[in-house]
Amino acid sequence: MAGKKVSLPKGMRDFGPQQVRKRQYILDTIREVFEIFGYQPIETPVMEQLSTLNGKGGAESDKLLFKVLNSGDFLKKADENALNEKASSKVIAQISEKGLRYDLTVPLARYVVMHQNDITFPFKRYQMQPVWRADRPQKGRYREFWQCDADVLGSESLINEMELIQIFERVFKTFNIPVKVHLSSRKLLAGMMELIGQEDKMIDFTVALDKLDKIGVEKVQDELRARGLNEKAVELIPSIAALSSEKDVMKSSFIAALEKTSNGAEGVREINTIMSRLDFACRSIIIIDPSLARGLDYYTGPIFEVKSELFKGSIGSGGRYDNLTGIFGLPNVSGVGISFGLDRIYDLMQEQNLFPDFSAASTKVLLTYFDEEKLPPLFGIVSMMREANIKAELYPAPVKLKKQFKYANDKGIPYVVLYGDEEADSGEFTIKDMEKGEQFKMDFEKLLEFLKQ
RNA sequence: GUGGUUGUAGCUCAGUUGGUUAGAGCGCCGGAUUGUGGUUCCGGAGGCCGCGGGUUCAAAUCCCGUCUUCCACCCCA
Repeated sequence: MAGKKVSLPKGMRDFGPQQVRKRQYILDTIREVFEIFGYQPIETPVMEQLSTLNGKGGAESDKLLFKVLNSGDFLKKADENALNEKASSKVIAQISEKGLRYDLTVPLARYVVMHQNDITFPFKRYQMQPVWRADRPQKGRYREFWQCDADVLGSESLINEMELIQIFERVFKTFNIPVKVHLSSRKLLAGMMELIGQEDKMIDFTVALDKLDKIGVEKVQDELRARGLNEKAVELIPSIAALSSEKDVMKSSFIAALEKTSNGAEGVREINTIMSRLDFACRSIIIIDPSLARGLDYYTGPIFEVKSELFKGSIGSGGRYDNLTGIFGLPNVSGVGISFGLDRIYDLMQEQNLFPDFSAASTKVLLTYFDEEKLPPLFGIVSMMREANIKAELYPAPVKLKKQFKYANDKGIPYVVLYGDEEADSGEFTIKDMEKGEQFKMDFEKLLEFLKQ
């Protein structure tokens, strides 16, 4: 038995049959909703040029990138000095020119730029594929995980934002997952920067502000000071924190103050427009949350994040980006998109027991194999069952019935049909209901009829 | 990337201050049942104690390294 030691790379996982069924259920549900809203599927390769992946994001996202070595004798082409100095980043540039995608948005931008002449705008596409990040794994953070994205490119209309929120609402309602969609706008943040007069510190402000619900007002203030933000910024934090108990955030004095800035006014208009267009079901799951600060640095307008009280961490997110294709040479294409985190939704549903019963998805009937004489009729029988769209399988060897029954039992097959000497003589099949433990005899016509139900 | 944590049978885990032959439950295989699973009873197989080094008369146990797991950061979806 002593098999060779096999293992998986850090953060990579296998999925067994039951897990795949559940994952496919999530994917199917999301896909169906995307399709209903008029999005069309695309797929892109797992690898992109590093130059594409580095198009956005700086040194930080570079750390998360899985790089792929060049083919051939790649070290020959590397600079000797760089090698001797062990200057990793210099060497990498010379021995690796492609990497695994770490999200689906950058590949989308690349796709749109490359196929701009074939695309009719607005371009509504969805994409459900794995992405990879060289992060240190922990709960809800995997090195290989799936994103389910829907994006609209080439339309500035806020109707798109509205529809994407409707998609969130519909998908999570189908899953019976109670969620809140946190809504804000990057422009609100820009407005705050105007208020404090430190427009250049937006990233630092954002990173610290994002931790508000986690570490509290004072620690955020400490971090702001450490990051070089002024006292005006520090004083903003308590009023932002107070918004969470506000019954109508948009009517708060904080928003009124923001509205006096040019960016802030624009952000307020965006949010009010989106809210005014949403029906009650969608409005009721929205939390206007100006402390919502996370998001990639390419977001420029409305931003969303989906959270559930049943799960730590977000299970969906999205936002508008005005110039994502600009870095690849196609300016003035505004886009907005959302993303579902398949793996986190899976974890949540698994923990909360929200998956439906998939037992009907497996084989419905197992035909036992007694001896070779019965094989020709058995082939015919199993074929006719399959013709009738009954999920049927024939046990592939004439082993002990005990073993064949155990196979059916372990696999959750609800019916076992026996065709041995007795049945061949009488012309009636024996069928056993595995759940009830009862068995009956019936002719083939009745058997088919019975199994079709 | 930083700090911590975990690893013993297929799985979940015991294993005393270092001390003979490393255990349990579940699962697996066989039999009771040569045409019947799931329940019951009886029997059996299965271990480089993550890997490498060190300390010791002696290491699953102590030390170092490494890989892996999970957690908290950093950051991020």
